[in-house]
Amino acid sequence: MPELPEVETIRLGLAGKIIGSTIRNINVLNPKSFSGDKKLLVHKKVINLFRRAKILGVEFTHLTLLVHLKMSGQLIYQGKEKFVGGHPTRDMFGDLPNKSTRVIFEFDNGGKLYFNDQRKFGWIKLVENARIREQKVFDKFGPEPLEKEFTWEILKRQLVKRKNTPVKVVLLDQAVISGIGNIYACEACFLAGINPNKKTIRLTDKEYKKLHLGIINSLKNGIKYGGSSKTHFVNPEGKKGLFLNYAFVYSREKLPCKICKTPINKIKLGGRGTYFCPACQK
DNA sequence: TGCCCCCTGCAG
DNA sequence: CTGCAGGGGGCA
Repeated sequence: MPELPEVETIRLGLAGKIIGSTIRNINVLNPKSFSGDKKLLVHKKVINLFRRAKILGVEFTHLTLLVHLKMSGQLIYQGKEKFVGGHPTRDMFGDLPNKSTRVIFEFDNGGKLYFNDQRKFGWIKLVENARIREQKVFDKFGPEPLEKEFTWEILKRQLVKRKNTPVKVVLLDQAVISGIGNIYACEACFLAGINPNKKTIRLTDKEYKKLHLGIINSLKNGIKYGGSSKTHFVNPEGKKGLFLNYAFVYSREKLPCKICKTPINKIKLGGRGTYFCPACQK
């Protein structure tokens, strides 16, 4: 799924649509996609949206919905308006609900939020706000890379915890750093000029500084272009993100490097497809 | 720290 | 048909 930039794209897109709206009903089409007592949310008003790692939080008074989209989750909002610019809304979204729709949130104002998830890996959990602290829901996550407290020294300190593991594999570990997934891990290594297979113990301080900037820049670009849509990802308006048009390596096997024209390599690291330029990344 | 697995569907 | 896909929990 959805990595940090995609979840952030959803948060930003959804905020103006559902903050202040009140839940009328929740229709759970796939029981495994939703846990908690949905009746507790009826007549509750959305007061805030936040993101931690790749989890989206929808806050109500005393209660929060935690949403993880995993590989194929989507959150698409349809307002009450049947027509936008003279065209039926289904032209924008495809017919909704569709065969991947797992949960439908209906609001008092007639708006509907569809949780689609083809592969059914995603989940929505209703938790009490007090329990988020008590149950330490977020404790396992490492630092947020777009917070200003995230320095290259912190990056180094975190990565070296797994010193004999390829740097790209460590970047995917949410306990080390939050929010980076397969696309942005590849892109960050490219921007830093680091071979993704290099062990973290072998990185110099200079390389850690470049990797620190590479992480921040790739994530910020992901947000700037509305996320990556290789297959499933769409924003709350049902539209695809454009980041992959600007990616240097991800999903570009055998295509020429945008910098040096060398064909991009694809290897497998930690079981995941990994793309890099063998000339630019040492 | 490395598999297997949870699922569905698409490309090769 | 096999392999692969923005994730990550559980298990040896």
